[in-house]
Amino acid sequence: MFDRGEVHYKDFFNDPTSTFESNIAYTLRFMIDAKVVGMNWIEAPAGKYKLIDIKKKKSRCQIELSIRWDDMISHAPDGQWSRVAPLRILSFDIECAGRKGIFPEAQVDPVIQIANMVTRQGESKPFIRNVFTLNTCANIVGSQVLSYTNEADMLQGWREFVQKVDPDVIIGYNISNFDFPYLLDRAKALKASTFPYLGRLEGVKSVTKDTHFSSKAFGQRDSKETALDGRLQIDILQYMQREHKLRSYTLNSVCAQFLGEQKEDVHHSVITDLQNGTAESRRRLAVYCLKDAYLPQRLMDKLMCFINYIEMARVTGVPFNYLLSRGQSIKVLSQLFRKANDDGYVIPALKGEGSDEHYEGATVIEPKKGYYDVPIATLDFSSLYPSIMMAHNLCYTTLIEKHTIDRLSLVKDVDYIQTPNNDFFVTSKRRKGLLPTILEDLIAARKRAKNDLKNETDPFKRAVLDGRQLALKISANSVYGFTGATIGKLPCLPISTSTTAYGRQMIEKTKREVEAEYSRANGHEHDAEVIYGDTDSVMVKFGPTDLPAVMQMGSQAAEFVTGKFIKPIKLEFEKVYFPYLLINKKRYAGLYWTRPEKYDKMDTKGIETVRRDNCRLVSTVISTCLHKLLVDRDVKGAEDYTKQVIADLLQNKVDMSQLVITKALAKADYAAKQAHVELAERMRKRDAGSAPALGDRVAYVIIKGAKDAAAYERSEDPIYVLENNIPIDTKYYLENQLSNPLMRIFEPILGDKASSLLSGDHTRTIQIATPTIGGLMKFAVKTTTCLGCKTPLRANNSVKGDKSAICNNCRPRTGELYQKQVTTTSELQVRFSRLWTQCQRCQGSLHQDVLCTSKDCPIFYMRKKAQKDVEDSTAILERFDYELW
DNA sequence: TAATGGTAGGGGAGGAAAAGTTGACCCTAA
DNA sequence: TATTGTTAGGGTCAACTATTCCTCCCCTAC
Repeated sequence: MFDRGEVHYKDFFNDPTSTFESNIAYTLRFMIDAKVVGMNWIEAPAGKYKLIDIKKKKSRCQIELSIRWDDMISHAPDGQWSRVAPLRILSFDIECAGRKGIFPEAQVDPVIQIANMVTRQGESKPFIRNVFTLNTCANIVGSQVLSYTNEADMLQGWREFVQKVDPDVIIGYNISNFDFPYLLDRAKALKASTFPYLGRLEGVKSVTKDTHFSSKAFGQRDSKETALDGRLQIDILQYMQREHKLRSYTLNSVCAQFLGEQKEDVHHSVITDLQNGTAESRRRLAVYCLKDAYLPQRLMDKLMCFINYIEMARVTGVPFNYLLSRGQSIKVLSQLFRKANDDGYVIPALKGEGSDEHYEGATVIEPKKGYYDVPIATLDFSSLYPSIMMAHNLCYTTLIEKHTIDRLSLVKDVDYIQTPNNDFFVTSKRRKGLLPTILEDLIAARKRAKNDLKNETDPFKRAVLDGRQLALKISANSVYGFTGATIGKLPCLPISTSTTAYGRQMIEKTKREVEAEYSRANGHEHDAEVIYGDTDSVMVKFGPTDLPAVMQMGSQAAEFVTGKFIKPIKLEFEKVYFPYLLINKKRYAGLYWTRPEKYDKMDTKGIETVRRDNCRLVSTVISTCLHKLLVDRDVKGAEDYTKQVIADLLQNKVDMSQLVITKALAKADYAAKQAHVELAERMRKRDAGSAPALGDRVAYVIIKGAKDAAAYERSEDPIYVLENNIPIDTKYYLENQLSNPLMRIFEPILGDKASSLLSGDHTRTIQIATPTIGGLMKFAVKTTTCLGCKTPLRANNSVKGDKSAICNNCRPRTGELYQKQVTTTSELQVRFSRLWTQCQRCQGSLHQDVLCTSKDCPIFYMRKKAQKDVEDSTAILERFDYELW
């Protein structure tokens, strides 16, 4: 009955009985009843509480008191109560000494360093920076070094540090799935039994639980959870995965993206060597570790993760930790419960089974594809679904059945309405629905927040307000999805299907009205044409070629059409695309103008530049071409650029980081064979610990292989390719990655001429050594050829067979060829040392070896390749040693 | 190793290659 | 075991299917 934090009154009854409000967790139930929302202020009024005697305290809190639940005052987070407390935030990172080629395992591999940064919320710099190290470590300016000779003592020392600092929030990168579980497992392996008490409750052990999260929107993910009573946790990795769509989620890549800087990425196998070195090499490691502890804090500050989540918790009313651990629907449910209880409703405990059937969604108007060199106005309904629900009073509480209408002899369009989906809802005259009220409140609150934002000058308060308006917008938009979630706590398909049905009608009507009003028949110079539209927007070609005229017509049309709909439905003129390249449904690009003087930006939707499942080369090429075509209006330039890129690609001049493709490992069991899935499996066999897990993005390149081998047989880990010098299948990148996207953007502009882009002289390439992996080639002996004439070198035509440099025929040219090789080699060496220095700068020292192996850094690939080139070139040079001069 | 009828062309079998079709999958638009 | 916002739609790849093309071989006419 009281299992898992929910009360199931159902157990009181023998028969299946429907109950109300019984399927809700204690925490949330309490918060709703006490009108407490996540992260708000609570006042214990003088005289209403009792301080707990210091000897009887159950927690490590400074103040412990008891109070009746209805004596405490919960302050709504407005005005002075919207401030954020100066909470202490601990950001930390650990390093482990793994074995070569194996990901660290807590049973075997020690924790060697733990770096910590402690910051007060609202301050810009940490007030504590320290690092716990196993074995000695040379001094680090600005940071305290705490060295231990025994690992268990170090862990114990860290635990005491945590209890002393007593952080309210603990953050880090991947701490949930790695650092916390590893520390706890390691302590167990070392039998450090006093270690796992990291929370604020006395005597409550911190344990790691395995959790699984799966939703259609976020995908599936296995993760771990270590509850620390009284301390919030934000794993910045999890935050990033939820809130930002990125190609890669490594700390390095995320920092490059948001902080504009790279960090050293030291491979876990190198860490052990540094640990086993000197106090100086351990200092090196500690500096690295400290940086990794600081970066999550900086990311959090820069992206305002904490503030935005605080506001989200306040707006939706859920506990803070739900935001990272639970889905979207709990937030809507929390708001619904609160509003329902205020208005005297109780909510039935339903259990949606979910169904395989999809209901009909929005209309996408068949696009009139092509390149438009005239301004195209865009009209959109603002918050379409919320405004439909408000306009037509769609709610759980207003839905009625036919027989009720008959029984009460209700009058259509006065007492009730019939939706295009043939559901019935009473009008707001009869009863105002809960959902419309919630939506109105959310939208009004957002308007207030935006207004306050305009008048606020304090940057900190501005951040809070901005976070709030964002949270309110997201909340309003998720109400519709909640009603349509058949596997949810309160599905109601009549609401969602009626909403989409109204939406479909509205976009059709908008198209009709605009085309009818702006026509020659109606005295206009041109017939307006709706060339595309999706869900809540129409793209209109009004006809005129000058921007201000089209903008004028756009805003007029928006006002005109708005007048034809019920309040608060509003069609807005937002922008003009000029020029506009319409490729397909959900795929277009154009210059985005909101004022006639200057375009705001280049906007691309759905095409390769905004997708994460192709390689960077494709997205940069397409984006550069679009820029040349739309902004510079330089078709020739775009063609030349494309040809140059193709030529570079085929000659292996394109850097490998540009060719890495990433795809999410979205599920555990795949029916079809796919490149990223097969590679993940192969990597798991090489080293299970470091292989991609469920939900991770797998990075791969396509390598050369047998002629008819499928792509999934030729996918490989970029690092592995680099280390083993495996040739890349550039032809695949041309034919399977570049060609179609290029054709799609060039064809509407060039017509049939477009195909010449892919077949000109620039595609002719020098044949580069064929692959050596697999097949018969594995057994073939690679022959060396003469540097002068490429003749295979054998004992009978040269001085020293395949160890020589040239054949006897080319002997007269020895000097010239040698000189050429010397030049090449030294050029390559210069290039390599430039890259090397660049990496040294990045790691912050010009006197130390470069350790970085960041898969996300283009310099890393270039450096590795340059290194290989130097080695190869030197090897060739050495062949001259055998030559007779 | 020795002995042998040649050429042209139709037609079918068998297999390879090219061309559609379908479904799984990923990701994005709204 | 409890939990998981929606549908529409483009595009890629693998796997399958039906079609076309090519080659080989047999046979016959001459």
